[in-house]
Amino acid sequence: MLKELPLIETQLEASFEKYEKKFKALADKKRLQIMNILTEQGSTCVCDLVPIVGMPQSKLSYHLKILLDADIIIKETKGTWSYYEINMKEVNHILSEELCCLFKPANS
Amino acid sequence: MLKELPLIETQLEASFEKYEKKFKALADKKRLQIMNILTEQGSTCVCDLVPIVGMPQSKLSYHLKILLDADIIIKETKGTWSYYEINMKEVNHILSEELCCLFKPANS
DNA sequence: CTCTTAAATCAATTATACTTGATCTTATCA
DNA sequence: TGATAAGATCAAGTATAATTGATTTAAGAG
Repeated sequence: MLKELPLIETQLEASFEKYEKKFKALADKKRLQIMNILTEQGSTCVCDLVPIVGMPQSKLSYHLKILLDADIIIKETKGTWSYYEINMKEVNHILSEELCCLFKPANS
Repeated sequence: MLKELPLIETQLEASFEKYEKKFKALADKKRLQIMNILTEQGSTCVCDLVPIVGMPQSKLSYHLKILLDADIIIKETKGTWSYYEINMKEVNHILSEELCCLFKPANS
């Protein structure tokens, strides 16, 4: 029989797991670079992203999926193109204003 | 000869590396639990932390070091005891107010 | 239907990170 | 000085994550 935790503890555990996933997604400089580019460029398709970030397409897809699964970016498919953009609402919920600035162009 | 990047790019790269390290430190539910306990209890020594977090001492030391190296917690040694506490200033610089609440007791 | 292009997925490799138990270091106290 | 207790570190094993190149899927265009 499993030990039952008080509600407050199970809620906390669930929060920790949720944020673990989000922080894992953020814990990679290449993904931070992708986020920075998406914030500067707005919605961008993968084929345009490849030359900008300078990584092979399969690698980029891999990192985009991690950000997408963590709800940090949003995907919109148009025909054979996939457009990705920052999920600003979510990012603002997680990061400080100071840090959100990292993902905004200097002149904004 | 190395390609020279514009200053703005090298600065961004440096930022990405800095935050990669901090997010990596945050990207683990056990470390989030440790942070939560430290925030609730305030400065706490390792020997008191062991039974609370329920992990072997060497494992706890390992995770505390990762948080310490990322400047997310602060260490103070008193004799043979090591007291750790949250570096609230740093945490507030990184995380949203909403998220900082995760690390505060419900009644504060 | 066939060809092309965009993008996702797969399998195999490589690289990091975490866990474990033992050992080492240092401070305190008898 | 010798014993003890706190906590850091180490080495070996295990588990995850990232990289790579090839393959697959699906949407046009002709």
